Amino acid sequence: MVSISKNSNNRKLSNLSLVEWEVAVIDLFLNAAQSVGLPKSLGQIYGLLFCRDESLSMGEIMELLQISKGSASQGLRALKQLGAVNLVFERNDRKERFLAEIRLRKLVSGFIREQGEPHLDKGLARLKNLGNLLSSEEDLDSAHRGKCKEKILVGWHRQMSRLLPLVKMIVG
Amino acid sequence: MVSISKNSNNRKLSNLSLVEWEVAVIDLFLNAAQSVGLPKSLGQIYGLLFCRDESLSMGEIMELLQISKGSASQGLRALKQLGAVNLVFERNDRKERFLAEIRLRKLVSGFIREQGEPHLDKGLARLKNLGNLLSSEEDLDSAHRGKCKEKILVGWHRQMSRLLPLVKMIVG
DNA sequence: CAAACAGTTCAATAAAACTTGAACAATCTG
DNA sequence: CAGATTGTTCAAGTTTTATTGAACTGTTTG
Repeated sequence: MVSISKNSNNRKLSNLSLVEWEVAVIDLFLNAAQSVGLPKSLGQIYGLLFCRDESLSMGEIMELLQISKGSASQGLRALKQLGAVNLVFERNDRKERFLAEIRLRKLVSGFIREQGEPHLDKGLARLKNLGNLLSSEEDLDSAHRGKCKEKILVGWHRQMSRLLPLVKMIVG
Repeated sequence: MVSISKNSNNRKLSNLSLVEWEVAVIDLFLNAAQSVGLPKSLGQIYGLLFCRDESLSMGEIMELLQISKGSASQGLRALKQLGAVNLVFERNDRKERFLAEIRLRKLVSGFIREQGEPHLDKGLARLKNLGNLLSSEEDLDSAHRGKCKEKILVGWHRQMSRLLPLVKMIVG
């Protein structure tokens, strides 16, 4: 049952529609998300929260963006992991509400932590595996060539590993 | 007609198969390509060239990786645009041959040029559009909120624009 | 406790991205 | 010039990825 009295905390049951510029901002974030390899819905949700000064619940997000429960739930989870949203709890309200984290430093470091570092770790694992393969390579020429290439890859890996913390500093 | 005599320039018609460590390196690049949002085949092709000291033709690449003509052609074109391969021409041979560019600086700056900068440009265009929308927003509160958000976005855009050249420097 | 509510999960579906291969254009070769 | 060679293009097919919505768990409330 949807009752007025239930709308407890006097929240303006307000902006359940988007204005033109908000649509543009949401679309901007949708595209930005895709640019960096994140799902569209994640960008949309963040974009919506970015537009608003008041926190939104999952239900409001679904309504405003016309997306499914599943997308909203998963998108919000990913945004939490990235540290791109902050949770707001209100007394007498079971729902969790969300606010966009707008400090670029936080956004970038979350992205690096969740996307950059795992890839670097995976790369390191693969390099170790490569080392094993090379130590059991029979053909001496091939083994030598392989070791040269391995050195290059290790060097690249080191440079990339150093780059990420630097990016955090620069943006922060 | 495939003739031996046609194999003009005495090239060892050699390594038309992959050794174990090469497979591992190719797979490593396949994954790396996906990590940064590039097609798999592009990573495979680069990985193969990275392994080899001698240049390869498109035909050899297709044969070694078991990929189609279309993939090879498109992948090589993308690699050229990224500056990730160097072309080698040999006299008495119509085919173009390819060598991997292994200077990280070149690879990174090509990637930034082809992937990073276009996205920033697109973002700037969208920001301009947002500015227009805001100047015709009727609701004063909404307009004010929009302008605050716009300022934030413009700041982010500036920071990101400054970051890319810095990354080039750091890696170079 | 029954009903309403908040939120998660996941199999099925839809959408996006990649790959293929046949048709094509251009160049070389005898 | 006819046929072989090299490479491009793009519509159709395949694979991958994202989204949906129904079923589920756990709370709260009257």
